[in-house]
Amino acid sequence: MRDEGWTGLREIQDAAIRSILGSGNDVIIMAGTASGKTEAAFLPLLTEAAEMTGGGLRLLYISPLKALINDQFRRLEPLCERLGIPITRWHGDAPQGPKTRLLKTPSGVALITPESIEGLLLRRPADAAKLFRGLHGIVVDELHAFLQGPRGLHLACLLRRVDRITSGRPRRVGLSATLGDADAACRWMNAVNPQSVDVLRAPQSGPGVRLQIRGYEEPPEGAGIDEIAENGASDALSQIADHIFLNLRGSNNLAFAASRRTVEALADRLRERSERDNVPEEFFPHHGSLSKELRETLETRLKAGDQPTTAVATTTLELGVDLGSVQSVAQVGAPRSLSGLKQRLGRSGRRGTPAVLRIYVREDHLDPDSDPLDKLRLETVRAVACVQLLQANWVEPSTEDSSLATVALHQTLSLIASQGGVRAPAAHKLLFGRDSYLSFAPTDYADLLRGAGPQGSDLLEQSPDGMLMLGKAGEELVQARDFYAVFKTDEEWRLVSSGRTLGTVPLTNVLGIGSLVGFAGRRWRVETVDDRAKVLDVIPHRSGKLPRFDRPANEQLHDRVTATMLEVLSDHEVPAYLDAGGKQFLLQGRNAFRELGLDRRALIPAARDTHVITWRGTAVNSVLSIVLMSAGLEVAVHDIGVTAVDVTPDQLAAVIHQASDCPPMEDLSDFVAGLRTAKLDDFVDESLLRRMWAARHERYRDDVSHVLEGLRSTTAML
DNA sequence: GACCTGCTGCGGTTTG
Repeated sequence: MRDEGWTGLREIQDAAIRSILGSGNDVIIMAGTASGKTEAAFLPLLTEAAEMTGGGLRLLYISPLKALINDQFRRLEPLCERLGIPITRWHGDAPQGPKTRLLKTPSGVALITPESIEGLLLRRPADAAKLFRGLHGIVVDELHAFLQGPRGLHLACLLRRVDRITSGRPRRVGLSATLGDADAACRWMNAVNPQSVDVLRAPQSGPGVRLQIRGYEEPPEGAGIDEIAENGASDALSQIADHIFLNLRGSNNLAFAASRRTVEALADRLRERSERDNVPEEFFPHHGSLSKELRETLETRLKAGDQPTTAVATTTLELGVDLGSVQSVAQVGAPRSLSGLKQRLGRSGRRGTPAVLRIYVREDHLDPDSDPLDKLRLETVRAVACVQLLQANWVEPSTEDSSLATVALHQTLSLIASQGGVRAPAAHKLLFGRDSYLSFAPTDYADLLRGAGPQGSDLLEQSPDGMLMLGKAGEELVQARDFYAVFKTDEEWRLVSSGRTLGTVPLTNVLGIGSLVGFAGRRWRVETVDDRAKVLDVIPHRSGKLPRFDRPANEQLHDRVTATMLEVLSDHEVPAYLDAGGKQFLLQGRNAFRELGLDRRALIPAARDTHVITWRGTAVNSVLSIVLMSAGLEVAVHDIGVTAVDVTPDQLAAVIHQASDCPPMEDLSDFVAGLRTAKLDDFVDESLLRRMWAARHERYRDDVSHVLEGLRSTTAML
């Protein structure tokens, strides 16, 4: 290691070496960027591997990104070479020659993606068996990326299938910068005995975070280009761009925004500004629609560190290759989750100096008839709430994923294809046995298989002796190149009104008949939902123009974030980290909170609608919206509650007083539409999907009952 | 109205 200029082992590396060499336990190593956690895992694992006799692949390193595999390959290759251990990259773009050689004589280390493991198990089971037989350890990088979403369920299944090939269960080592929910991570690593997992945390490095929240107000609505030019005013994003230009230019930084559109708009304003001042360009956009070449050029430039560079990015830069030393992180728009915020902060790895975080908040211009939700200055309030939760070191726990049925079906198809056939009880035991991370009741599994059989979506057939086989549709599905990944790529829903196609929208959340969606500057009421054809039949809604509060749906808010927002509004202290604009927004929000009487009222009239303010997170609000829809109302969900359309508070109070507690989720699930959101859900029995939705949401039933009870007690006084 | 992630095997030809 001295060759790399290291003087000694860092604390986390010392701990990892002792933990890995000292016991056979699974290990999680939590440490920030550039902390040397890859080496911390590999040094002891390679030491053990070097001592093993006979051939065979010893270590499998799994990454969610191809780019990360290439990066780690460059770092590990010299180390492996010195130890005389071969190392092979294995992903779709990796060179074929070394892969072929590895299959011929398996040895050393392989760096691979989950999808490529799937490819091996599915298409070349004999090669896979030969490759994995002597496996000694499995390293999962960016572990937190696998703790939510279908890909984590998928990888958990793949590792069980690999374990079945090997003689002993290979030891697992997980690497992660931030793990909000360490318990969930331990369960994922080792479902049989999660408490046996050694969790190693690097000591909190550096002197903490220096942060600021800056507030910017949009010009009055309807202020056209002329007026803006006349008053010398500009929109909030331009002012934010100016501040970023003046303060971030000359160093390396990361600026995050929630949408590709905002990223492009901000990068464009920064480019304009650089041209105007006749200075070299150093602000560049980075998001999923940009070519790999453009993105890589930017990443390389950041890492090289010889030209000042600021990347303006979506979540693309949250994961992945080491970006080198970064002076500050800018966040345009208040954060929505602490896990995201921490992830972004963690990307600014700079030893010895405090991390710098600037949160830029935009609020609308207010006039007397502004919507009450706008008057509350919720962006600013959410930014303050997130900073408080950051200081309290809280992170969202992971939630149950809605793609379990899809993953179960996917893995069943893969098992059948790789083995030529499988019996249902054996498949169930392999995928959902007592020691599996995934659980699926045998009766539900039977329904899943039946729904995919000849009477259902026709993917599966059963031979007379009970063996499950692929049907024709199943063969086609498994043959497709698209099969390897279990996650769905963006799908557009067609919005149709009276037979006329209005356009397409990407839609990820479930909704119900009576949901209101905004499109092309108007509001539309959902009449029917065709899950399979992906068509939403809508009619123009009476309320016509889009109200200001109808913001695009976004990452879900957790209960604790909205509860903290309520605390921030009820409080009197003004945090010093707010700039003048931010302070003003916070005071305005608190004034509105008092004037609206939100400390004792929850139903707030807004034009012809009524806002129900619950101060609960997205999950509770969506269930509440379904309860109200099932009572015949038209409802939209917003960040701190729901909005019932075209009813007065009195009318709404009457409905709420008639409603008893929250109905059983089983009953409510009848009113949920658009349930088929995961990749293979089109092939899953609908009543099973409803039951699974109900089971997943059962935990919110008491919360919704509680909200309804609260509403009844506050409206009784009207 | 958000965002992100990955991908075969074979037969033919060309190249070192």
